[in-house]
Amino acid sequence: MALQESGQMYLETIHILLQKNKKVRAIDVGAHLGYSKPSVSRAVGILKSNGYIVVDSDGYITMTVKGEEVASKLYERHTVLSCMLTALGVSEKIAIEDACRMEHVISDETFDAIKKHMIIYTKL
Amino acid sequence: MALQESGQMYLETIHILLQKNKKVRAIDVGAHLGYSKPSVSRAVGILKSNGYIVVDSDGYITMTVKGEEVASKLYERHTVLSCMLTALGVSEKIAIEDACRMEHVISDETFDAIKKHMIIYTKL
DNA sequence: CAATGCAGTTAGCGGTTGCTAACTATACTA
DNA sequence: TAGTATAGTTAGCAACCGCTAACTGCATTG
Repeated sequence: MALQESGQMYLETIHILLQKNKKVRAIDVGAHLGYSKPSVSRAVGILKSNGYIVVDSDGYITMTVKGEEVASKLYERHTVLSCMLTALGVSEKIAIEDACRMEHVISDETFDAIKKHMIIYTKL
Repeated sequence: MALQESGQMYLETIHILLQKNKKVRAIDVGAHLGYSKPSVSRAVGILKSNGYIVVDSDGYITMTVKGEEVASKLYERHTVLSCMLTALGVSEKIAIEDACRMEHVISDETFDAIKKHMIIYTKL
């Protein structure tokens, strides 16, 4: 029932696209991730049937509260992690790529520790 | 041709077991990872046919140079990452679990940056 | 109005990686 | 020697997640 890593990526992408585009359809998600239409179609179906998103009759996607909770948590992880990596001297491109993979595999405990450290660090 | 994440885990486990047990067979790898015999059997076959390990007629596993290069690199990542996490205040159990997943997804650039930071940090 | 294009779906393939069931082969043991 | 335990393999299942091919349905356009 919990989302797989791929489902998390789709959800986070929808979150990002909703923030800057307002209107988001499956095709936009696919374009952003570089995936084919059928791959997105299936993933969107799963996110919908698990109550993370709502798709209206015109194909426009919106987040449920449950979806938004997961997506914003992931996005925060992404932000903090890429910020940490660039602070350590990693190039922005690589920092974003690595943060993208790390955000799905670390525990809450680890993320909280990193976040706390970054808050202290950036206050200096 | 490059190892999947699962293959990396098997290889790293063999490396760890070789260090403390000398003699390592597939069954030991399975016991350490909590995997069934057939799962290990296939994985060992793949590692063998890709030239990462050698399996003698008694089933004992040794590393090739190629295998040792990959395994020791992974193990170094594991060590440095879990060290970093415990330094940030993460409990040892969680630090090890998370390091185990992180080690497979970060780039060389990111690892080098973390390692450099840890060297400086631990010198203070 | 017919043709074209765009979004989405369905069907099915292929690779990865876990599993169980059931087998072989070897070795210890009663 | 017959029985049992151990290690490994083979066959095949299931879930995940990418893909292409081919379809539907709708809208725009010549």
